[in-house]
Amino acid sequence: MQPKRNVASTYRKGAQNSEVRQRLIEIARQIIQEEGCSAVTAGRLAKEVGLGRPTVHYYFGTIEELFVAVIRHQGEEVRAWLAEALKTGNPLRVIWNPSQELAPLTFELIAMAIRSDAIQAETRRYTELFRDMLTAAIERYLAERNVRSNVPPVAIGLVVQGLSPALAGDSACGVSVGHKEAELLVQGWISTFEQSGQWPEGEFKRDQ
Amino acid sequence: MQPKRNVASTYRKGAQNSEVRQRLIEIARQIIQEEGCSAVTAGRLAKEVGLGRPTVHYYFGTIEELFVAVIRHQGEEVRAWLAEALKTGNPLRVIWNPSQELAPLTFELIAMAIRSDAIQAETRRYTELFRDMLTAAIERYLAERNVRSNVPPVAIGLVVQGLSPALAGDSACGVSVGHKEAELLVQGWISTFEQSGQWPEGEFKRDQ
DNA sequence: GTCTATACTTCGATAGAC
DNA sequence: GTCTATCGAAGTATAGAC
Repeated sequence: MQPKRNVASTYRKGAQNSEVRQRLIEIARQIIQEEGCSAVTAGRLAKEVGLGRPTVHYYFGTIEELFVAVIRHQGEEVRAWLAEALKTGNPLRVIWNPSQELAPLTFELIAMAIRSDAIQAETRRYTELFRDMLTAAIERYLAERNVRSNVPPVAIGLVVQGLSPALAGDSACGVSVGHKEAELLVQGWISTFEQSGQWPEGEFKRDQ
Repeated sequence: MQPKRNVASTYRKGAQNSEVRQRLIEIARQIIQEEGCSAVTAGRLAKEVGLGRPTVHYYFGTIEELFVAVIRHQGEEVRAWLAEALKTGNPLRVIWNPSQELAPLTFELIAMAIRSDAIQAETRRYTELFRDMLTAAIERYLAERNVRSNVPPVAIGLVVQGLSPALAGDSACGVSVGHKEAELLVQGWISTFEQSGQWPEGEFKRDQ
């Protein structure tokens, strides 16, 4: 599928703040989400934006650079949303969102990040940033209530932050066995956490 | 990246039990694991196996069919291993394996399963099978000890089965923040489960 | 900043000989 | 069961005109 993978040309490059550049990034993200990253090609993007194929290379050099730009774009968007969402209330309710809406994009990016150093570096930056933001929010939440958690906040955050996409990916693959039960379980943990600041206390409600 | 996607030819097809067919499946799995599914092309496979490119199409028709065959192959291998591993001891210890060894293959397959109906159908079959096997093993484990769990076994299994690849994917992307803490947390749950059959009781050991 | 033109490679898939 | 030959199309990327 890789016809020829030349080294990035440093011949010339479009401005970072170009409007076309921004549009290309947005379109690329949408294609990744809806059709997967292998559908992101210079030709497709050019057609979508109504310009010539070489224009894409003019702005990004290689397709991989475009992917990095997409991750940065997406990352900054999530960062802004997260910073706002974590300001008040229980941070775990903010993170716990096993909807499959963003699962396609998420899993495509992870798969790419596992293979490409450049993409991994960018993904990693944001993953660590979001984890730190969440951990700090949990610590703040506990401090405001004068509670010392029995479990390190980072572990609490990671469990919720990890289970959320796990269930979402499952759903996106058409699997739903045990989801209702698992969601009730996590909901129970979160409720308990809200009441006592402890984790987990398993206030799990059987039958609905 | 998709030159032309013809419908599967029904012209002729190689035998299911052919040796070449098996080798192609093995090689394809390895390429997916090491370089991702976009590196799986008829040309690459043919070179690897020392035959002509059309041979691949002779056996599988389309590349997608090859992917389905890879999933079936991998699925049967895991099924056999799992059936053996779940025979004795704590099933959760069998499932809990946040090593990043198989993360590349796992995430590639999930990403593909989200988009392709044929691949999704095959992936789903095995995902549900493994979940059922695990649930049954947990129920058996509890029954042998005459314990009734406070949480449905399927929820316990799903949490452990979900967190395992979540952490593995994280590691494969170079992220390790909070992993030690989260792993200790899960280990604590599993230990508690072994002692009381209840879940979770959070016997979490702080500081190593 | 964007285009045309072009070079070169690879792809998936089929037909039909051997 | 495997091959050669071939079709048609798409891919990345560059050079240089405008």
